[in-house]
Amino acid sequence: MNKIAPELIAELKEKKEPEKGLPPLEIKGALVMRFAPNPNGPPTLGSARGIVVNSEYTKKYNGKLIIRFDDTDPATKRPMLEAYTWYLEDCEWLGAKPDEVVIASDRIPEYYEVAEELIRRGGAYVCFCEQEVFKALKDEKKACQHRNEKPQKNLESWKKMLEGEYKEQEAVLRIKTDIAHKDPAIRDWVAFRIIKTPHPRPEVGDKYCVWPLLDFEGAVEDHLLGTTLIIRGKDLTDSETRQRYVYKYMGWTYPETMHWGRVQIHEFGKLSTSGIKKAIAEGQYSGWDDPRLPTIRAIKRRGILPEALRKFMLDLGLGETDISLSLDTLYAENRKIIDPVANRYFFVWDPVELEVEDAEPKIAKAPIHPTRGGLREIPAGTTVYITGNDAESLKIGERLRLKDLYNIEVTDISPLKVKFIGTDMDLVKKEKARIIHWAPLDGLKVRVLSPEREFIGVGERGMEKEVDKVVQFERFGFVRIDSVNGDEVVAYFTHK
RNA sequence: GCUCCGAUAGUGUAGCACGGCCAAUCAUGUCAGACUCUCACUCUGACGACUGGGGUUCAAAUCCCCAUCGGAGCACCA
Repeated sequence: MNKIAPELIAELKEKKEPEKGLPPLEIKGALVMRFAPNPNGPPTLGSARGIVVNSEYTKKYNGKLIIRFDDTDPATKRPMLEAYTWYLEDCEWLGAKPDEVVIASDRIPEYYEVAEELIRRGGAYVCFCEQEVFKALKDEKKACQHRNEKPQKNLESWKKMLEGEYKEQEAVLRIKTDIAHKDPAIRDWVAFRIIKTPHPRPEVGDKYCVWPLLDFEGAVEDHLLGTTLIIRGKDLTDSETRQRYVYKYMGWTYPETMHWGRVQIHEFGKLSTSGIKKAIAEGQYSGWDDPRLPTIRAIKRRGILPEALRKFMLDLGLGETDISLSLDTLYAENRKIIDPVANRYFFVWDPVELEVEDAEPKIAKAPIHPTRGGLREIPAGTTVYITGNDAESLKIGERLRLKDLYNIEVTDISPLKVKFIGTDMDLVKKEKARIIHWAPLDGLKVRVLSPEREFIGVGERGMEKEVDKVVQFERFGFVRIDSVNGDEVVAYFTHK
């Protein structure tokens, strides 16, 4: 078929492809998209969705991808200096290298300019109300006394704000919307507030004491960057209505928008960046790449490949429903990529020594990979290690095979005694005997870190050459060899 | 309380804009079997869903209304 009509096969494939993944876009002009995280921690699986979806669309439609750091809160969600780099690294790892990098805290003067223009046009005013007072008025659809101040007066107050004459909480700049808007979330929102905590970036430091809030910063940036399509979480749906007021005052065109629902992952539950930060400081996690964490760094360290993560994220599509998923699907994607290339090794956890009566030392020859061919050699003495749970399951009289080595029969269980009974595969073929794996006495010390527990045991030699590669420990699962120190190997569990 | 949004198998998703071809797609999962010197991979088969109720229509997963459930916003967080 392939030979006779290759174009038919190509056609078949093409027809099936659009079914999956992201919905097609109707693009009018050039496509400019941005991914806008707050670098107050490293990117997580949640961020990955944003990174992947934005990059996929810009790739597909030949658009431009921008990463914009929305780091305009030096206090409550204080940015983390390392995280800026981590985001760039992880984006690149995910195959989403941005065409442009923008840092909001570098562009404060431009936001000030827009603010000033808005005040002049009567679209913004400085409000001195206490929070509770304003909220009470707002809930009643009533304007406060500052709302009708003349632009000139507002400009003066604004200048004073910038010069640091007011304390935190004393004044804010509000965008004038519709104080009687049926949705209370829209009524005269805050665009700038006073924060006297210096920004963590040394380039910025204490240069500014008036900081924009996300809705304002994002509104201005999306215009300055020429963003044509915004995809963001549905928690930000109201942002659009709010931001449109700014666009209307300034005469700008608002980008197209799309939203997706909240993603929750069973295995991780509800972990917030700030919560993780605290737990790491307390020593509950070894760091941001602890295998129990939903960060991209952790996923990477565990041996999940970027291609698998991309596919996983793209297959979610763009629904507004909140979804709660399990990592099984991600693991299945990853396994498809890894299984054909991962070399096989023996690793025995919770090891138990097994002395084989009547056995002769032998060099076992086992395939490096079940289909790819090639053999590895494992020298076995008359005593080997087997895993604790295999040892416990043995019964007197049971005949079984040590994989790629020889057959044994259990003669006693306490203490455990076995004897050599030959090398013939017929035992397995005819008697359907079990096959268990083993490790040599002089093997490597291996530690496997998994989200559930830490496995300590012995592994065959050879795996020490696979640093940074994903291999399969037979009858255990896939792992990524993380580091080797002399005769000690540390591996991270990938998945079954 | 006010305002938005959503609802397809265990999970995720396609189909819904233009009703019929939907006894509903694909993936994952679970179970069974085949293959295999791994409990991996591969292959075969089975399981499993249109939230409920009304309405419109010859015909509704698809359109309308109500109910229920779920989520989000109403911050000087992002």
